[in-house]
Amino acid sequence: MGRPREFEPDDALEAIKGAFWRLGYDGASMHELEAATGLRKQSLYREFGDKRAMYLAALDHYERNEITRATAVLGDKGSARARFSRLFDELISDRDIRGCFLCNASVDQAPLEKTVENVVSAMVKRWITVFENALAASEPYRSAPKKRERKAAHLAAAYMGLRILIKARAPETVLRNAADDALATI
Amino acid sequence: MGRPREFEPDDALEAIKGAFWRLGYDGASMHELEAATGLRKQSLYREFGDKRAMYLAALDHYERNEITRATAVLGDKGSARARFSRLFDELISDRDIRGCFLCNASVDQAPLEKTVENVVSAMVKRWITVFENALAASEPYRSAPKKRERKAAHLAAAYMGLRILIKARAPETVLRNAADDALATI
DNA sequence: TGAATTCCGGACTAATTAGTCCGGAAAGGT
DNA sequence: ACCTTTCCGGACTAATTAGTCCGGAATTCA
Repeated sequence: MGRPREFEPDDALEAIKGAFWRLGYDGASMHELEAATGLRKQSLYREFGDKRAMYLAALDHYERNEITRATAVLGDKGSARARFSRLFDELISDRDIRGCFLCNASVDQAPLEKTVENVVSAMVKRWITVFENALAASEPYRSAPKKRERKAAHLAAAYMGLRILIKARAPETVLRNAADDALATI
Repeated sequence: MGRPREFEPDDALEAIKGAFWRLGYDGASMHELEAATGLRKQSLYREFGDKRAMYLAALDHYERNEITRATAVLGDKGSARARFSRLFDELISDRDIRGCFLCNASVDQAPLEKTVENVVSAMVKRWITVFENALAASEPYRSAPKKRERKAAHLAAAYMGLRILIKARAPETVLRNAADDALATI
């Protein structure tokens, strides 16, 4: 009963995520979040709690989104190298200046908030697992767990580094070189 | 003439850099900077201008410091792989939770301040040049500029990624694996 | 001694911020 | 009709922030 909500919570969360992703926690004021969502702050507070809860919800939304996307790309047919190539190529052609929201959070809020620190740490571990699973679909990584772990860690570092380089506006040739040379080792 | 300054500007800058590095631009309030330096804000303002100037000075100080450190480590004798091994090993054994100040700045302030964005972008380019020069001291990279550029970009991405992983508290085995597998490709 | 500068401590401004509260209107269900 | 909830707009609080200013003491040089 009562008047029904007039917005889709997931749309709002998507918009909130966008604002935090682009501007960081402090950079995205409540005023900005209102503008991004098109909602009044009371609606936001009623829906999500306080600003910190919005940030954590945004982080969670990001992870779910990003992991399903990456899993899809990495799960296609083809050699391990071909599949990771698709992931890295997408990264470079998108050139998303917002960077990796997860990395941003580790810089932005993790040092100031224990909760965020733990969430970020757990997300990174899961992210590496996604890479391991993707490698495990092809030989020689399927039957060589040591090799698989090593390569997954290496690719994770390269991936994060690439996103930082993109954010720092490194020249495109640098991005291509970094991706190609890392991919060639798969 | 007049009463002489009672602090060493470089010591103050070092302390300021530490605060920004650890806490970010917004996280490090002027109050915090006073505590970190042991100076009153008037002394800080007189010496550096405003807070933004302090941040830029800190970034500059970081780059000079970091580049000379890295150049020293990478400039020692030995194969290219041995020299980069020292750099990466140092990284992992230090496990500096503050991460890479340059990367932090690209997340923290670059999206909000054009000046910082440009500074960060220029610094990253110089950083990659340092890696290229280090490679150029050994074969086959001395006589193969293409290979050199590729590997330098790759190592820069791996280096930045490693620092992110450290900041995100990835397990030590992940760090070791990422470093080892990247280094093995040199 | 006098001029110039720094240091200290605190008062002060002006702006921004997260978060709360209120009152009235609108939109449901019963 | 009645109750409940949401929406809107704006007022409001309380805290924090960067940055300025003042007054008095200290320290140098000329």
